[in-house]
Amino acid sequence: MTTRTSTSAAAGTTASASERLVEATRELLWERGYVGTSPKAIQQAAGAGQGSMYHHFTGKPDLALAAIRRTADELRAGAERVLGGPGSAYARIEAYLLRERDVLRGCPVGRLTMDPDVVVSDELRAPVDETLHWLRGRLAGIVQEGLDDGEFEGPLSAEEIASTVVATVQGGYVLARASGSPAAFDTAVRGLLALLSARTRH
Amino acid sequence: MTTRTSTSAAAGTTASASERLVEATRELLWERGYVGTSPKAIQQAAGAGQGSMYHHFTGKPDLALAAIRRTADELRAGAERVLGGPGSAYARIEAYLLRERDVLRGCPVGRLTMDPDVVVSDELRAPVDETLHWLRGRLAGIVQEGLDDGEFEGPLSAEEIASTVVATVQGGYVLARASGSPAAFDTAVRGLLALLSARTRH
DNA sequence: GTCTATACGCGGATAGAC
DNA sequence: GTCTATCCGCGTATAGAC
Repeated sequence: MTTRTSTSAAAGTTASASERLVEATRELLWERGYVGTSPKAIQQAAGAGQGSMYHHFTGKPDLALAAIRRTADELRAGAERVLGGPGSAYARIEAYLLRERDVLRGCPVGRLTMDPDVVVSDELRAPVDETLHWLRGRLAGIVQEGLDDGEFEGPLSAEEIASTVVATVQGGYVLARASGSPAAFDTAVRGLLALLSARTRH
Repeated sequence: MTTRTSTSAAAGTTASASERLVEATRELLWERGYVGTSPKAIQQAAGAGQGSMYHHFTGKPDLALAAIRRTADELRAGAERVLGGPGSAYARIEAYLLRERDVLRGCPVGRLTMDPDVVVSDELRAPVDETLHWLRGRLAGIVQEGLDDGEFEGPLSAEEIASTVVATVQGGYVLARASGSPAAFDTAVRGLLALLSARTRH
């Protein structure tokens, strides 16, 4: 929102302090969650002082909200790039599931649902809910296309399949992080794809 | 491990202090995670003083380990009660998925994978990993039975399907907590069941 | 076994100078 | 806009008395 909105990822020197604070917060929220992230840690990561942080934001919740909103926006944009691409319904869902991911880091949005202070706050939870809700709807639309085109063999509920797809991804992260290896994520995804392709006319 | 191991759930007056501390820790870890749980909060919930806690345990990680181990054991026992029951392979998997759950509280074991201090510690992560690993193996065995009996139509990988089942459950919690309602969990589970039953000979 | 005292830095800010 | 000072309770123990 300030001059020179250079989209530099790192908390380098070219971005404004407010910008660096938001980016640092995004990173820390992803890594350690809301409860595990302190203002001091944010300031250090951003290379900003207390005064700076409290000048731009009213406090930790305010800054976290800005960070969560941006992360949510990015997630939607990234998913749309895959889901809005070319190909059959199955192909797009497969592309979404097989997309490159930083599996061991988990989902920067989904992980927030395990944060007690986030779930309890309607403001902080809202962007999380909206994002997952949007994703389910977007996938449901694609499944419905597949159903309408006769690509998928019914009876199948588009809403249900869409939720299963999102849940498998979110749960895949849990399995991967538990074992310390991305393999479990891939295994879960392949299982879902096997089940889904069995109902697909190729 | 002390006299009178009364299995009273609440941190009532009959259990030993060490027992109450473990139970209180289990509850808090479930509710707020490891990072969000302080020794002081545990002591208050357990009705025990500092001295008592540090007499029985060397510190927060030690107490958390005892709590996590017990929760992991209980989860396995509970799952086994359903999975070891009677019925076809599909019926047992369905029973596991439709089992009554405190959906909005999430999985007391899976949620720990989002705790930065837990994932980083091999000791604390081990029981989490073992539990999820056991669960996947147990389900894979059942799927394999179904495959061998011709109940499920192959080709299907038992390991993959098992991972998808566990991932859907874990991800279902994420969806439910994001929306603040258990409905999303149920929707995801129904989607998986629909996909699975389509490959089942009834 | 449990209690009380003490410690020291962090969490999460507010106030006012520059 | 940013810096430094100051605040107060919490997080996470340790020490020693009872």
